[in-house]
Amino acid sequence: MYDKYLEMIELELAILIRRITNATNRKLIGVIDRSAYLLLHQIATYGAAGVKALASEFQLDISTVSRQAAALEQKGYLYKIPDPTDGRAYSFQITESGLKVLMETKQIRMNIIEETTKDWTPEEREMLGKLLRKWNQSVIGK
Amino acid sequence: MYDKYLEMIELELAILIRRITNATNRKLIGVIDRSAYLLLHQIATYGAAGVKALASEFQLDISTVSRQAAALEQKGYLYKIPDPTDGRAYSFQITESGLKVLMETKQIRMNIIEETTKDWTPEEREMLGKLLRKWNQSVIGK
DNA sequence: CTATATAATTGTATTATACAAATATTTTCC
DNA sequence: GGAAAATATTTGTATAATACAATTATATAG
Repeated sequence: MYDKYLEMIELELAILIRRITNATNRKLIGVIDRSAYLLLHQIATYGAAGVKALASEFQLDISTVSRQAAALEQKGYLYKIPDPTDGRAYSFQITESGLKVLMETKQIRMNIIEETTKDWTPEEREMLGKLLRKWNQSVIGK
Repeated sequence: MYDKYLEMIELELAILIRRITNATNRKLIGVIDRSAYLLLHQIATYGAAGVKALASEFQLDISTVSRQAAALEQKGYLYKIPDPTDGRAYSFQITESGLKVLMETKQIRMNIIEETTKDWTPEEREMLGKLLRKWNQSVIGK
């Protein structure tokens, strides 16, 4: 299957990724960086989890997530809950303060998206949202 | 303007970025990494350019691009052309070998996209390509 | 109960990045 | 025309996110 839109998706994804990673890698949006945002978002959405599960979800090394979670715990955005059935294991839950910065950050991000798409029709925004979701679901398991 | 699709775009973009950066940051696709791919792509598409212009295009620090370009020169994918009108300035042009690895890498990326969207209709691929392009154009100048 | 497996943390190295300093050259302007 | 300022690039240094390896503490298997 050749399809000129494959080529378009390839190029535009590359550009999108470059721009967004440049805008969010080093710099903070709100008071937290991208990895912190995703960690808080994951826990806020799916509940408390241990570093192993989080690392698996994010496809990061456990040690990486361990440090990220420890940093967020240090800042008071997460707290550690010992697993009652396994003395080695902990899960991280989000705090009130963590939820607050997550919401603030989400709002800032949504404002950026609103600004970027301010000349779009509602249908275009809807299509982009749905196609990105479909893309992410199509990728699952890869 | 509140729009539930803003929220959907926000979340799905975050997931997309996390997945793609994890898949391309550290690891190579083909024989070059993401930053090398973008640099070669830029030069192949728009012609020879100096580090200042490239850094501006990528919104990276000049020193960062200088090192990236030097690394690609070292590997034989780029070569340096002194600016005849300015003894301080150089531009980088892509070599045959650079073009070859760029094409190979692009093909690998397109194969991944083809695989990811194998159950999509042609119209969905077209819409995603066009909306990503529109997004990237909407972002210009931000 | 000992050996092995596992959850998490900590040590170490690498890499992409930014900012600052250095170098070489060009432009400005008196 | 020459000194001062500006500019293009490279190189030095620091930081942060990451992976892999080693360690620690606990659990499970045989």
